[in-house]
Amino acid sequence: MISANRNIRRLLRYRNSLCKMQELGFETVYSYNLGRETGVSPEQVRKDFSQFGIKGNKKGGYNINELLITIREIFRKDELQKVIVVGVGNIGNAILQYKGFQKNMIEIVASFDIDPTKYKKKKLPVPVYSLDKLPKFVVEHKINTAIMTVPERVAQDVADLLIEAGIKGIMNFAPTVLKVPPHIHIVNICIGHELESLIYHSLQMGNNGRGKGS
Amino acid sequence: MISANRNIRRLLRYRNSLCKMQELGFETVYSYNLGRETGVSPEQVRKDFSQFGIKGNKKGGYNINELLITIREIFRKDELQKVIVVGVGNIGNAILQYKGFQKNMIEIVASFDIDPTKYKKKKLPVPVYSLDKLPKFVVEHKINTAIMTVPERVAQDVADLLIEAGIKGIMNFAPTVLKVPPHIHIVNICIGHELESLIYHSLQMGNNGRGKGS
DNA sequence: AAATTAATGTTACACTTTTCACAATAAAGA
DNA sequence: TCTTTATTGTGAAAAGTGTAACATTAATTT
Ligand SMILES: NC(=O)c1ccc[n+]([C@@H]2O[C@H](COP(=O)([O-])OP(=O)(O)OC[C@H]3O[C@@H](n4cnc5c(N)ncnc54)[C@H](O)[C@@H]3O)[C@@H](O)[C@H]2O)c1
Ligand SMILES: NC(=O)c1ccc[n+]([C@@H]2O[C@H](COP(=O)([O-])OP(=O)(O)OC[C@H]3O[C@@H](n4cnc5c(N)ncnc54)[C@H](O)[C@@H]3O)[C@@H](O)[C@H]2O)c1
Repeated sequence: MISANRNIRRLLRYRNSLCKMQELGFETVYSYNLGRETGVSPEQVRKDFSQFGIKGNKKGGYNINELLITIREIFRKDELQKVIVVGVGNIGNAILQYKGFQKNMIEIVASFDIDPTKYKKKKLPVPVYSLDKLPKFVVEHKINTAIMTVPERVAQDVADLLIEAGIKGIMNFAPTVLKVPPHIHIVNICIGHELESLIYHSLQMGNNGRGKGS
Repeated sequence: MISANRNIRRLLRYRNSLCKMQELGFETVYSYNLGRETGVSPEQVRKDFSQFGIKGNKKGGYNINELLITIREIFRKDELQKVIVVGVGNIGNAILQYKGFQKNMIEIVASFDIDPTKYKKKKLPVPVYSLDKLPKFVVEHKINTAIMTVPERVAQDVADLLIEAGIKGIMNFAPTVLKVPPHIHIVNICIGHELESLIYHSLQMGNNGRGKGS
């Protein structure tokens, strides 16, 4: 069985590049092409493909179309994947407005907020419901995944609510480590921490533009 | 010298928890407290502190106040760190509205966009300038770091422009691997990929709630 | 048809990160 | 004061991840 975490992310990067290449009319790609485009070593590219059972041709490289089909199969892109957003504030809004998910068979089907003033928002592509509609909605629409963009203070409570409702995966934007049962998947998007980490590393090497070259 | 990447992220997580503990009136913390709160093993906590030269007391644990001071020193929080945002769309807007950065000595001082209709936005806490004001602004205000929230299509060009202007670190929200010189730091925030990865992992284990326990 | 070539596929190695085990030690208790 | 105890601090083992070397093979050339 496939180990799968870093490779999964890389696979998604490959897919992006492969789509662009396909749009440009290319039919095949070599591991070093794809590596260059995605910042990955050619060996790693081959190894990743090998791990997912993707075969290339000994001299002609990989067929882009086949690659894309296989990658889509790996990600179960045969069926639309439904997601909800909880917390329609700054980030929640931004995500609801974003059109890019559909391309990858992901659809945000509803959003939820505790603040009644949000329910009437007409500019949004999906309705905003009150929180107490959430459990029924999740069950009826068989939702597995939620994007959680609520204030830090309530993040754990909202997560508990989501899990109670049957959600299996949560994308959490609050800078909190959620305590959840082991079968629940969490992805933390910590914009603040990423930014601080970036600033730290930039400061580390000063302004003289001499990073560890190698 | 400190190696520093994973540890840096964990340090930021520790800081979050430590702040909360301090607000609650605690004065000391044990590695296993902090570990529990941040989802890190106690050994890892101790090792991280040890690596950054932080000492605890053989029975009494660590002093929270000292810890916080040291962590702030590591991140050079003596001076305000100035950041710009490029691309005032959905995400750019959300970030500009966010009040949480100041607490950690980060200030977004200006934003830039190619679309003139954005320049008059009055609801924003910082001005939106035209792109051609960027190079001068970056030099005059000694900006090192930029948050880049522009469409994928233009991401590489905008990154080139930023680097040309003297930016050393870029937080990139476009799902593209930027090609940059080795002394430039990039953090990619790939919301789409994170979401797909989350869905993948949730699907992998089916709906029966039996993750690899251990 | 044989040799060469240009790629893939894989095995072994190196590095990084985490976990484990336990030594060290300061505080608390006897 | 001596012993116990609870916790830190760290060196060694293990696991995970990426790199490098090379064996393999199908196409191309001679
Ligand atoms: N905006 C940013 O740039 C940014 C940066 C870093 C981190 N974050 C984090 O992302 C999260 C969201 O940030 P934001 O700026 O969008 O916040 P926001 O305050 O704009 O939005 C939060 C939304 O959640 C809703 N809400 C509050 N309590 C709720 C509950 N119990 N159930 C459901 N909805 C509830 C609010 O009504 C509001 O609409 C926060 O945790 C924040 O720390 C945001
Ligand atoms: N919104 C989301 O939830 C989301 C999710 C995943 C990825 N992303 C990525 O984040 C990025 C931003 O997304 P968004 O939804 O905010 O997009 P958006 O279209 O709302 O905003 C982009 C902004 O960039 C500006 N812009 C365009 N070209 C520019 C240039 N050359 N220089 C400066 N500014 C320029 C536009 O005028 C616009 O204001 C995109 O790359 C997108 O793929 C967004």
